[in-house]
Amino acid sequence: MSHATTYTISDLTKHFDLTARTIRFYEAQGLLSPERDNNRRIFDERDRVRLKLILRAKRLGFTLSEIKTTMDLYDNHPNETEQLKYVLDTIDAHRKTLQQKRYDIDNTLADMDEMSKKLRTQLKSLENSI
Amino acid sequence: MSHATTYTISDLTKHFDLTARTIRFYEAQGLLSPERDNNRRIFDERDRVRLKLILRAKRLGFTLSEIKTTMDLYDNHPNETEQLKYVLDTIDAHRKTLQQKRYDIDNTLADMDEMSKKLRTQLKSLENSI
DNA sequence: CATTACGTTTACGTAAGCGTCAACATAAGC
DNA sequence: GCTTATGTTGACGCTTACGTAAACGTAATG
Repeated sequence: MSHATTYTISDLTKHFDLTARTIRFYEAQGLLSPERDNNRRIFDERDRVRLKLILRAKRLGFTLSEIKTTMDLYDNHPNETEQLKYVLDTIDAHRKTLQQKRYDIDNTLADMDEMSKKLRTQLKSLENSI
Repeated sequence: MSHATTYTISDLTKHFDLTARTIRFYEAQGLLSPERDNNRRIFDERDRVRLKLILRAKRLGFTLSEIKTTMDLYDNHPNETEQLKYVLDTIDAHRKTLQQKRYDIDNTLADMDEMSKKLRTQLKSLENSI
């Protein structure tokens, strides 16, 4: 009954539009740990989800080693009070980083809107003066 | 009447908390172009604003060369229809990138909230079982 | 059975973004 | 006039995240 969907390396390269080199590199960095079928990598659903999270975190500007640290933290949520508090603090720090980024994005979008407006006005007056 | 505020390189390093090496590197990449007072760099308000924008864009994950391209584009807003349209398209592409990032941030924050909740629940049950 | 297709490891190369000397010039303060 | 602070231009070093090529194994396909 173990309805286990698996993926080859090329399945994943197609699905996420990246190269096999990249996936192997992520494994070498300890971010993925696929099974082997006689030397060939076999990825499962968990690997796919991790890869998705890796790519999202990368888009947000985190380095691979930061991503690894965070994932290890999330994976090994331990049962000791001190450790739990540490994880919660780490999450909170990340949250603040992300909120700063959202703030930066909003400001940049506002700048771009202003620029757009100006340019569109210019464009109109150019088109009217034909 | 030219009430021109100027800054030395160390003024800026203090204000933005970066090293002089970094500022010189940005100049070498064409991102800044301060005046000289007998070989010494003199920055004005425009330089300061540009530096602020550079740092913001960097926090958002843009490379220096992308930042340069964008700034050059914004600086030289030309008076020809085709060029104006090109700039508007570029801005629109950037806008989409930023919106994707905001989407990523929101998803990550949601994941972190979920994780936080779980951990806080665990923490409580640990503290109650003392 | 020869040819693709897909996979593997090893290893060197590269661009970005500075850090870190070195070796020197200039300016200000005592 | 000497010291201290601040500035300058090289030039080499380092890390991250892969690209790229070599040299090879295995599997499927006509």
